Amino acid sequence: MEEKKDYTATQEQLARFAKALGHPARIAIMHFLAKQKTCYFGDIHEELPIAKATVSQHLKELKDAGLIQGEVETPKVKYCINRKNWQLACELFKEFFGQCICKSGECC
Amino acid sequence: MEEKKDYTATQEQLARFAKALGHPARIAIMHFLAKQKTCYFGDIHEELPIAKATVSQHLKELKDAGLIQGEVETPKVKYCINRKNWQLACELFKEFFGQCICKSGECC
DNA sequence: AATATTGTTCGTATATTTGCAAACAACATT
DNA sequence: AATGTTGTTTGCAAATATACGAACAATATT
Repeated sequence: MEEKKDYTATQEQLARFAKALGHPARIAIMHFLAKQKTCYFGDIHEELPIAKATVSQHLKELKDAGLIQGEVETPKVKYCINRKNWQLACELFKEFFGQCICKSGECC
Repeated sequence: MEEKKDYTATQEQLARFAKALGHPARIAIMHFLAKQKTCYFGDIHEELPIAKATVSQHLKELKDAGLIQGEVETPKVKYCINRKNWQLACELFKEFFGQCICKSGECC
């Protein structure tokens, strides 16, 4: 009977970030947010070819993954990147891609 | 009536890669493959806490996304990273994370 | 020709994702 | 108190994703 390793916390975290980024609308949102300090829901909605309910849903997923944060400024809602986790994601992906022996030309 | 932009090809490609990486098993597979030139299905299966049918399925998704490639060496199957697309993914993610004004400390 | 080895594919079950319209919530304005 | 503005939440439908065992395919060995 083999020993079946579980996934590491880092693998789980990386997968979580990747999953959150696994939709063009969410990539577009992050892309848009990355370019500015903050912006409102309406601005984001205008950028996307989908209904506001769907935009709200995608924002919720990004928020749940920790990549963005929202703040109510009645009657609007202001969104921005969660800097700390963005940094973390950046580092995790960098490390992930950096580990390949491709770097030394030995890959495949 | 607002103009609803479609997603760019880069956003679609990035989302596709991210989606493929959006599961801990697939992160683990890439992690494992990145450490060696090549390896067989059985080696990958041993590393994971899931049934072989499921491993095969995850490998297919990574292959469809272009991140890995497989080659039959009867009776085994040899997998390795698709170097060209790995490079592409690496660059796209690097650019994606590099664009944030976080860099200049203005974020949020 | 029966058996063993290595993976893939099929069939199935369950859960999650995606998308929208309609209803709702909170507040400001009329 | 009715209306308008800005987003969220709900309810629903369709499509995907995840996981497994069983059946299968291809070849090698007995």
